[in-house]
Amino acid sequence: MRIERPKGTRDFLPDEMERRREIEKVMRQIAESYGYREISTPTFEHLELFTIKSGEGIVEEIYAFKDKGDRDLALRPELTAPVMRMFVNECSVMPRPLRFYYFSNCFRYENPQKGRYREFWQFGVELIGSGSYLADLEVILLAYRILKELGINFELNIGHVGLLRELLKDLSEERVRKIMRFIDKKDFESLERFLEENDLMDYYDDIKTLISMKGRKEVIENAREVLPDFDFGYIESVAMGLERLEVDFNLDFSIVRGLDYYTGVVFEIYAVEGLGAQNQICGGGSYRLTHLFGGGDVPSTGFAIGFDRVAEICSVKSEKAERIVVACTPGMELNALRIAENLREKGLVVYTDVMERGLKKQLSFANTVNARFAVIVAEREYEKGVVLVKDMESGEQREVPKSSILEYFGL
RNA sequence: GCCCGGGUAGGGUAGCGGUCAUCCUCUGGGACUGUGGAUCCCAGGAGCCGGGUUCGAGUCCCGGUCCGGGCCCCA
Repeated sequence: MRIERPKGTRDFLPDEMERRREIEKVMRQIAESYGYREISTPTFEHLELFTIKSGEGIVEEIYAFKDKGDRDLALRPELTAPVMRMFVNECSVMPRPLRFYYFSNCFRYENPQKGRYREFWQFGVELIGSGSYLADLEVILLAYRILKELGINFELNIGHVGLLRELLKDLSEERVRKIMRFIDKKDFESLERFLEENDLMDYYDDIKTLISMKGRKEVIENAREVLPDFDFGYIESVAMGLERLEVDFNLDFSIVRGLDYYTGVVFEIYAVEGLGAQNQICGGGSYRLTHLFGGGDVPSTGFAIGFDRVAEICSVKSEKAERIVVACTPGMELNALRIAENLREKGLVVYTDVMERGLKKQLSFANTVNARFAVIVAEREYEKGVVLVKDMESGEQREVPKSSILEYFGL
């Protein structure tokens, strides 16, 4: 009986893994160049960690289960909450700011689509401890640099949830949340209906004005007219900083990121082509979560990149190491192995025959693995102290003394 | 949870009610036993699962499942 992969999961073959590792390497290197260091948290956590900020509703969308001790656990659906939990548990007295990055698989019980899987990978960073605009600037810049380096065609949109919160400050938290939800979904009909039903149409024009603003710094001036008392200094500083750093972006005050815990600048990055409906490849912003997990009120900023989506549209290709096949005639296997070992020690990728096949088949195999050279350890020549080195591209073959094989390969 | 389209060897395909199946690729072996990529030969391997219609089903119908796409959702 044949066992299939569970729905929404994937197998990665060597070619694809090489590509993914290559992309991962770029992300790591850039994050590290900004001083971020890798962390790792458990694959599963107490379910409560994820319901505490998002409500019981999300249990439907995550892999939740009871263990044999009757504990409620869940496979992590994201990393921000676990990282904050870790911070509160063991890093709260470390010198700030803290710069962490992670690359981990996450799990969500959702219907798979293009760029959406039940097991997927996120690469993200958290910059913990700063409430300055400089933190937002750094994090946005980092996300931007990574995607640029990977050659992705994308759009960066930046908003600030403070604006809408200021505009709606006299409404109940419940109503604010609902309105934000509609805005996040860009469901303006429902928004209008909701405002009408709740006798809140006074807000309609201002909301509409705010969320339809898109562009560079100048939209801040327009927003000021709607919210004369709001302090735009912060978002203005971020926008100016990004312009100075030559980061392309749009301000878009309709970005509210659905989540209640975002407090300031929020941003989303969309792929311009190649991903269909699931084209968001990165999301982030400033938030305050630590108090929910028993810590103090620590401002943080972070983002998460949808690794699989990026991998799907990213064109980097892996550089393959040069391969060598050491083939031999019958009886020469162990001599061939010793030669192979010497080459491997010097860092070459060396294949030897484990099928006890004839020389012909061994060379044929060298061909299928795309070997650059074949070293032929043949009995008659070996007795004379030489082996044969064949260039698999030109077909040229020459005798090389056993003792100088390494030199022959420039090692 | 919902809607649409799919599912034939490892990969890509043909047949679309009637001798359990086409071709390509692939894998293994071979064409004087010490030499690759060409050619040729041989071998291997398949109609997602379950039910129904029918004398007879990859081929029609229903359910499930998985894939793709779109909703919902997206912490």
